[in-house]
Amino acid sequence: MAVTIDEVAALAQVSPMTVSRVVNGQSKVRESTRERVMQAVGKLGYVPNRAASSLAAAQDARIALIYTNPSSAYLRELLLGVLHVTARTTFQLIIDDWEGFDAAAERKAARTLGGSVGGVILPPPLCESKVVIGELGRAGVPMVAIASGSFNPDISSVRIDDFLAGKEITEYLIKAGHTRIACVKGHPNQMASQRRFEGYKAALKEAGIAPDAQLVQQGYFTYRSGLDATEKLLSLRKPPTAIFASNDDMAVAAVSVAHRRGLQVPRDLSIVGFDDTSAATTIWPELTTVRQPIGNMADAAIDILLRAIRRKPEDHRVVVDHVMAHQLVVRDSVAPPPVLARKSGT
Amino acid sequence: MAVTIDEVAALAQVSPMTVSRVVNGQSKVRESTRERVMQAVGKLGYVPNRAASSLAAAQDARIALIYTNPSSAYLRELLLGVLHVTARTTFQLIIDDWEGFDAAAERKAARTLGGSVGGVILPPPLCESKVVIGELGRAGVPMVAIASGSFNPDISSVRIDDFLAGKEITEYLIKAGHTRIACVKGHPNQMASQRRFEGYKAALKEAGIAPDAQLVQQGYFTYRSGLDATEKLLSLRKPPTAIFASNDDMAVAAVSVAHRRGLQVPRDLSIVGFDDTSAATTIWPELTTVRQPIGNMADAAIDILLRAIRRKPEDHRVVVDHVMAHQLVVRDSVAPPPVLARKSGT
DNA sequence: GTGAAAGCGCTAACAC
DNA sequence: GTGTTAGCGCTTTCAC
Repeated sequence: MAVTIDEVAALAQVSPMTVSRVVNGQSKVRESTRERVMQAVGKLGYVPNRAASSLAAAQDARIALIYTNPSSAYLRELLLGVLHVTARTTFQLIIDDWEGFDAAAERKAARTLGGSVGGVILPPPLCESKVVIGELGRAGVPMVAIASGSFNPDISSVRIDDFLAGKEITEYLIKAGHTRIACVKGHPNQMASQRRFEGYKAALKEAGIAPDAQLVQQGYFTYRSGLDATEKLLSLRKPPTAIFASNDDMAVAAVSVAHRRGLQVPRDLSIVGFDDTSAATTIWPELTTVRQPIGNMADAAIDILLRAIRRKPEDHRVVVDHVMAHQLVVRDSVAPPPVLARKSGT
Repeated sequence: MAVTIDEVAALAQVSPMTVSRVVNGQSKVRESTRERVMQAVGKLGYVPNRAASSLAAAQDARIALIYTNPSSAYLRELLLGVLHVTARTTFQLIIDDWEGFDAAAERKAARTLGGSVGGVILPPPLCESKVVIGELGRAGVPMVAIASGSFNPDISSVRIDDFLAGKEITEYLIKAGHTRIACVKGHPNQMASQRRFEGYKAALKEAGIAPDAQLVQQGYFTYRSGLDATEKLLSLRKPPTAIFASNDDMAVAAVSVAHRRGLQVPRDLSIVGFDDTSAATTIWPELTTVRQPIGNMADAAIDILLRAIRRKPEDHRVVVDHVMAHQLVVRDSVAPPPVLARKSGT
């Protein structure tokens, strides 16, 4: 049926073992041999059988990705990133929805899971659940928190620097001339919200802009909460000229409210988001936002897990904190504030 | 390391084969034996090694999913559906982006792919590419078109009845009292657009509503195109009281335009979408739309492929057309038209 | 740097 | 109903 390693070996006139070495990028192969093998691989269209290789190598880990909010745009991107990784590697990915679980249910689920998987990926807010981390930790299962906002010594993490990112995007607004900059905070149960908000405050402080409590609204990462927060903000006697929403969904909501009130974005109001999910480019104007390298983060998370699984159980506990570079994505939702624009004749 | 089938067999005092039969739910096992085995499984926490079973059963197919528009919300849902299936089964999923390929590039890529995979899933618009279908067909690779809009005898398909769905959602609008119903068509390169539009026309005709060419606008499934189409529609001397957008992204755009013009949805204008992607519930009001059972469709598609792969190469050509049930999802974007509402005192 | 032997954990096919 | 035999496609280990 499919092309096997033996066929490739026969064509290249080497042993299957050599083909295996070439395919897996091992070093101890003569260059000429390697080329001959690669040629055979190309000609035959050989693709290694993952079931066989993982069985032979005993590297068939089961990795679980547990989530609680399948509708969040961010999680979608993450799942996609993980999907890309699974397509390249050998392990079984188990994905599970723990939405609405209370502490008891979480404990039970974690206990069950602990017995059947080699590693677990935890996106927020699960990566901040004491119950889950405690239970899985007791079972000796390697875990990695993804996009956790901050480092917790009990669990490895792959994340960006949410503080810095929040600070940078606020600074971008300041550089555009804004001083009345509002912030719609993210869900209080997630450290990332907190860190982004701290970044916002730090940028203001460094620029010598006095903080204004009225300009800070609590949001919950949902479109709905963004709607409410923006309404309050724009109803202020002295409304902001720019809004920093802690994620794209809320930023999209802010744009919608602005439009409904006859405000043009960015001419009358600048808006920035966070995450660079599909929502950011679905609307008009497209959103200036912060991009998390989700594909790379998924990659790194799985790498950490695989490494831990291959290690002896005794030292599963090696905890790493992998902070990846984020990126400010400048699009069309920011302009100088109206007053300045007028002054400079625009 | 992990518990194996032999350990379970030893504990239950049967052969590994019997354990296998019990675990895989085969019938020919005495009830008492089954119970004994299940008990051993439970006590040991046995979880079958997928790599081993797929290798032994020769069920380790490679299945490719090719796409051209990774940013479309619909594709995201599909990928997610496929991910759920892969989590349960054992085969290697290859996902590949052919965005921007011309006919020559498509031909080349299809030829390469044909040699290395057991089956291919083709979402629109690739499932309508003569080049791809021809090339893959020549290679004898089973294919399945997903959400293709209509049946093509050259390729198996899993889809909903787009005509019927389009008709039903239009009828829903008619039942609410609307007679000036606009349609924003989908991308002309996809049969599904055509079928949905035909459904719209059929509903109008059955209700005795004369078609009005002004109320039909060409769209391209993008938010941007929805914006333009809606602007034209609402600039009409006699604008529609309801808009049927051929997908959710365009419906969301329609809502946005309505709001910008000071129209309330659904009080002043009813809007419906299609697909029930996350966009439908991200905005306010939440969109009434048609839900495709994407998870089930992914399931069915992979099932068809797996079945075909297991068959002898000679009869790969069995082509099936699997039409699944769609669902009208009623939310908050439809109300009676303004005039009627006024008449009935609302 | 390369090859030979052995076996990963499971199930198809058959025997009983 | 249940057990036996053989082998899926690959990699490990060790020899050369």
